[in-house]
Amino acid sequence: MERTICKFCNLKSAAAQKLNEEEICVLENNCAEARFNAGGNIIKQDALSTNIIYVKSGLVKIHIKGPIKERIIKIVKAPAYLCLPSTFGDKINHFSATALEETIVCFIDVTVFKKFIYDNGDFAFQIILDLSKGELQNFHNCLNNAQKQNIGRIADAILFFANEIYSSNTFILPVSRQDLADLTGITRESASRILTDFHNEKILEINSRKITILNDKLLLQISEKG
Amino acid sequence: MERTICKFCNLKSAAAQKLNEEEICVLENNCAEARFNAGGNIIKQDALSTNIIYVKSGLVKIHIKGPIKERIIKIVKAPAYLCLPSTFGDKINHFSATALEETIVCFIDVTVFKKFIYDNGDFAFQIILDLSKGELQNFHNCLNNAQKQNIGRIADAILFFANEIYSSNTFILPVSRQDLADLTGITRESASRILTDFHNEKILEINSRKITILNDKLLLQISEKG
DNA sequence: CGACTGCTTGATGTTGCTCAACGTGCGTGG
DNA sequence: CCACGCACGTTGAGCAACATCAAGCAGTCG
Repeated sequence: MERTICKFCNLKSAAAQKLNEEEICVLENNCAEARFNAGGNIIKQDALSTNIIYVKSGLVKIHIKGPIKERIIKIVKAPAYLCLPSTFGDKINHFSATALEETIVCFIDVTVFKKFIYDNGDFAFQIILDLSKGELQNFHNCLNNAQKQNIGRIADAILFFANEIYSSNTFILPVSRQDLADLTGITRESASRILTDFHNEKILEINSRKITILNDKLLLQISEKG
Repeated sequence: MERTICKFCNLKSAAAQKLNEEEICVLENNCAEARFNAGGNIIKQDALSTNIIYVKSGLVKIHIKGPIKERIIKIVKAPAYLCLPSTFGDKINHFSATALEETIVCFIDVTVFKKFIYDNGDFAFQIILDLSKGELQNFHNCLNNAQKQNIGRIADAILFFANEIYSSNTFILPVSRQDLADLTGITRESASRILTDFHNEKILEINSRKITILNDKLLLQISEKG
């Protein structure tokens, strides 16, 4: 396992910041850093999960191969832990994770991680906070996807990228149309159609993957109305 | 706050079983038991959440009033903690909980609960396990609901009640058709239609809310095929 | 240059929602 | 006690939203 210098890492998670000097030292000895290019496969569904994964920088999609078709559960931006649930809930990964841009992750030994939870209450509580917030977000995702029609979901997704990921009204979409469809649970064709509709109605400016929001109020309205 | 006798409670959660004698004593002094009839409102969306809730016995539905219509997130069977995420992730309840049958719950003071997490690693780890498993289940719910068509979702729901809740091929549906629709994300009319279809095709025997599964293989097949 | 991938667009069929009507059981108030 | 409103359940008809199928286009790579 590659030796890293967690102690001086300035991209520590909220939880890791609660570790004391000795624990950080243990972490350093049980942690390996890896770099992925866009499209790189970080974890694979149905493989054994033996490590906790911490996304230090970059952008990752979490996706599941369902019985019918691929589904993107969510887009995760650094910093964040991946597959905590998978590791603790089950020994097998229930989903895949793929880098959408240049991404750096740390693989952390699960027994070490467990020991931190047992020994360091602050650390444990941060992890619980993290899981809790994640679950609340999942709830709302489910709600949105379940009740909105296609146009609202696409509007949602665009707003998500603009507000949560890039904090800008202009950005390069980090995913293909197919991915956008898998993320919103619609077909590639529908996604494409809705984007050109938005373009025609002067809500978006679209140049292949470059997107500029022209009418954010209307977009928000579409997202909310469903 | 009503004085209860947690020490001799034989319905303790996996986490609570990790508490030592002294902690149990603290728990007793910061915990109130309440009984709800079917239809009783345990927690209400948008109210302040000041307590952890532990479902000791009974059956509960977790539901959200969405922008468009009501949605049932999940059905929870005792024993289980409710709204851990709500309490830690935010101070306001993001959902309501309603009893579906006679249900007993314990309201536990959140600061006491937090203290257990800080002081008792075993306890914290059990809670993390719980949250993790919950999140995995949510993922699969999302998947199922997103990709299946109505008939598959209803089949799913029936199998869920038969396998997870009642462990029997014959049971009394604890929810109305409207609830069944809200649970699967379809309309009341569609739910009703599909049930009568199942009845006509001799997959189910239906007497108002009493359901008997006649052809479980076919039902499973419908559920899987979507 | 051909094969391939990602994207777009149009035509067609299906699913499931909406609306509307009607039956039933239950509780409330006159 | 009956009349009434109200929630729940069932059924049918029409329509809108989407998926599917099919074809074509641009860019890329071997």
